[in-house]
Amino acid sequence: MIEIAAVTRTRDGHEVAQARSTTIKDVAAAAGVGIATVSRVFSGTGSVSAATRERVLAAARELDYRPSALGRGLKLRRSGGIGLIVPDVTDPFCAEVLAGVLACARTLGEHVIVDAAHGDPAREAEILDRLVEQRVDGVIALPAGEAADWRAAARVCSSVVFADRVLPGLPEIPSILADDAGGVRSLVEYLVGLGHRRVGFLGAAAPGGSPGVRERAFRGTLAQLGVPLDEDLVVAARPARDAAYAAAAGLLQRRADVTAVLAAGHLLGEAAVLVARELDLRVPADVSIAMVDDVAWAELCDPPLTAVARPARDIGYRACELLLRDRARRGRGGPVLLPTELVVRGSCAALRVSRSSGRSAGRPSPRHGL
Amino acid sequence: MIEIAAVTRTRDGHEVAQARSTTIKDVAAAAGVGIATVSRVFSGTGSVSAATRERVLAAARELDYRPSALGRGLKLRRSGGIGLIVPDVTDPFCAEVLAGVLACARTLGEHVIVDAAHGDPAREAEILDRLVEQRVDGVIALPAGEAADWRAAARVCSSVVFADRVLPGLPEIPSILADDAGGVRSLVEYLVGLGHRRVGFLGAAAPGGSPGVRERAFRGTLAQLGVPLDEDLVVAARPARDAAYAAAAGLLQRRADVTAVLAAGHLLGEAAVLVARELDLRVPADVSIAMVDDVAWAELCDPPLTAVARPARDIGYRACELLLRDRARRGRGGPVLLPTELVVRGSCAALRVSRSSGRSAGRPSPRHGL
DNA sequence: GTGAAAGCGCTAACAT
DNA sequence: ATGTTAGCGCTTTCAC
Repeated sequence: MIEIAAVTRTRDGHEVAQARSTTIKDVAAAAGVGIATVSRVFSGTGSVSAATRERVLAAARELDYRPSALGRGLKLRRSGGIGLIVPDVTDPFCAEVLAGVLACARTLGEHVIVDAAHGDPAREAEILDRLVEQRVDGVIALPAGEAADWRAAARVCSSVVFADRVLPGLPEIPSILADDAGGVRSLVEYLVGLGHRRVGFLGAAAPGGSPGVRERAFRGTLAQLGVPLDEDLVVAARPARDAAYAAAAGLLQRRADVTAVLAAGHLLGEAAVLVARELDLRVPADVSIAMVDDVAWAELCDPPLTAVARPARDIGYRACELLLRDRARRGRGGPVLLPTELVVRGSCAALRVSRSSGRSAGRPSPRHGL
Repeated sequence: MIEIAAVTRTRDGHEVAQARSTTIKDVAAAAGVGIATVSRVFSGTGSVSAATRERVLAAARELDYRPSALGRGLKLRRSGGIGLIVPDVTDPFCAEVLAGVLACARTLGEHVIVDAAHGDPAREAEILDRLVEQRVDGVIALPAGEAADWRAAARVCSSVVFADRVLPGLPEIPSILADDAGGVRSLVEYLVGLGHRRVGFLGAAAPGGSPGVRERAFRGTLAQLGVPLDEDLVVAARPARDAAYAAAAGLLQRRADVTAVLAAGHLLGEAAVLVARELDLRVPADVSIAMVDDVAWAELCDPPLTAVARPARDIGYRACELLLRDRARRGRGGPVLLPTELVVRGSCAALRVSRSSGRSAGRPSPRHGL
């Protein structure tokens, strides 16, 4: 039942009925009990006789009563929800993390406030601020920048868990990560095993400008395998489509002698595929391409792309679990590393000593035609 | 400043410091003013002298004060957030809608609670319930089912706007839709214009089993163009990868004579591409493929897929706008239709009378080899 | 087992 | 311009 508390007339002469939603008080009155009893029934605390419980439930149903999370939250000083900050919800990896968080939050009865920072530290801080105002029970983030903000946040209010990536200088914040180094290593080993020696690396430019785990793993594995590395085979791009494309084009045009490209992310992989097509390079006959992140289109590509699958959904799920369930265990033993998996498809071929299309192993011949 | 209110020892002997966060009261005391003044400073209501405002702000900064949305929400009887219910956050279309909603909500200072119903009406109702408990200012949904739940929700609490799709029998709920009928029509006209006469239709099975806008548009346009339609060229699949694949395989194997496939969604398009590859059908030489929804991989495909782009982000943005900004204008004039755009790429070819690979125009020859 | 009462942190009259 | 006060809807002692 809806009770009309007031009918106000707005400026444009439109009538608006303001329905006061039924409260615990109404239910108590209707059931002939005290409000405490109603509270006990709905919050599951304390004990109520089966008879009264039934009466209360009936009254509540009759009045269409919904307990207000606002009232409860104020009393309990927590909202019953968590916050998730990602760079971009339309990124398939982020979306998968979100799905994992949602799945876990659901089992724990929490809701999830999501927002996208788009790599902007200021925006990220803003979102974080708002989440604190909302008194979320915790926040999960794929952080973009500004360790200071996060340090403050972790101190002042709720708990924080990083997912997929960490910020330098914040070891006290627990994190769930994919074993990116392992993933890149397996990719490099695979390519080198196929005979490739001049492998281009398309990496993401870290905010700080430091190499990043993936690049370090690339260099490290190559060194370990005794493959010398030309410095200009390593390229870093901002995490945006245009930048990725530019980086891929630059690499493949400048170094016509690369026989394989390792893209350290799906955006970079996409760029590599597009550029190769534009330059009329056959994959894998002319260049082999492999990437980190086994997104949906990897299989739709022609040829399907070899990739390292990172457990995005698990990352989200476990981050949420860590945040809400294992509060005690948190922070012990450093970041949690989840394994990756090499998915071999058709985009990488064994290197033959001499190949067609003029891409001989000798000196680089600059390419044109983009 | 953080004040330690209590130090409790948990069962596992772990000490936990409970910091009582600073409230409006603390700030008032520190600034030597009444709490109402502090409230006025932070809520922007009423008037405060510049001097006191400064004092308050300074005190707040000193104490690291964050206004509690819980307290404010209780008083205002609204949370300052909205809910978004999608079938699946990892679906690129849904993700894009979400991005649009986030963008708009941000400009209006609202946060967004997201959840995925996975096409399950019961789950959807559950989520809706929770959102009502949270006292969200409104709900945007890509609804799955159960008109009754939605009718109740729209009545009892906050306002509802449907996005991308509607539920039969709920004309009173405003909606923002893509012009799917127009999109399908342009696709059919394009294919028929290329000379195709036996066009297969891969559609989504509607919950109710009714044809759906896309299928009706398909049939209608064909009829309008005077192209007869074999009933078994029209296939409906549940919105899941396996079902889509099965449907596509069934269609292409059963009807070796189809010269073009219109996939009414990106999942179905994906299935068509995969099945065509599995059956060794060259695209577009043997079959032309076109789909609704211009997702990212359409361009990465080889050949790139012709598709109808639907303005997912706009849909989200405008749904949010309609929900929060244009409350008054809402519901007038029925659903808002946003235009689609045909993006022609390389996956459809003009039909020649006789083609290679034994796919003659004559009687269907059952295919094998999946 | 149940009720009365005291807040949780905030805003909005209403006074001054 | 600013302080006082009364709740918003709920949980939780504390009596009974």
